[in-house]
Amino acid sequence: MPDSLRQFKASIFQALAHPTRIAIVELLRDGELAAGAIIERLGIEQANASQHLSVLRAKHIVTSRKEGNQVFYSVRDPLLIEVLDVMRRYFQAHIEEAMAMLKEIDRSDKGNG
Amino acid sequence: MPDSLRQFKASIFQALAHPTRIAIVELLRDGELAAGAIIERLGIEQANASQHLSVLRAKHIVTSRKEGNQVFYSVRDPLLIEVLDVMRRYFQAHIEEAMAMLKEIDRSDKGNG
DNA sequence: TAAGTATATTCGTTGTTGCGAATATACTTA
DNA sequence: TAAGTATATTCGCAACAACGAATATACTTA
Repeated sequence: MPDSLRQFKASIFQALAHPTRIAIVELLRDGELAAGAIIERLGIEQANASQHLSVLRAKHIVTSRKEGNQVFYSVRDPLLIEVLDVMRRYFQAHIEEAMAMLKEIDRSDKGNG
Repeated sequence: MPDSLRQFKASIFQALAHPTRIAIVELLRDGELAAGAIIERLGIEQANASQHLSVLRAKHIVTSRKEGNQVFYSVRDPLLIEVLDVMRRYFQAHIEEAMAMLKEIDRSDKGNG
């Protein structure tokens, strides 16, 4: 496999490698939503949401459609939803470890805080 | 979906978000390999390989088995191979854009170098 | 035990990412 | 045109990731 393809895959994973961006993709799973709705549902800063959307747009993971004042986002290709679904199965298969890992993450959060 | 699950998914994507680590997982696709063999096939620094393997181990993406002097690595769960396969289909479906993105990556590499 | 081989870890540097605050842009309605 | 609403971009900073050089650990063989 050419390195360029690996680079491409890596860049997509990179784009998905953030809880907020995963949350966005999953919010959009059942159809488009305006940026404002995403912000409201996730309860995050406007600028922050916009930055994450910008990352997803740059990788063509989402597409946007402007309507008047608003910008509606949707997931471009259901294959990515499929990726997330496989990940969910992965999670379920290893739920115990996952729990342990999460505890670990949590602990180091507190440790540094 | 709880945020903890998203955090877990994100951490797995993060671990896969590097061309070298993708290369390692794909090398291991057909069975285990010693660290030395991975290094040789990828032509990278020993320390660098070891660091990447360490990331994959930490997320339980690979398991290792010590035999004498050597450490053999293998992919723990074929579901992750499946994820990479879906990504390949994704790549094929959007090959033109992917090419454009790769050119972009290449251009900015040169621009900064 | 000493030298050799395979692998892992630590260290310092450099580049990247994520955040909120501030600001900019684009559209709408008065 | 001015004020208002929705979204995007820029900036400065703190945290993190990646690299190679150096070093450490673990095993093997002489």
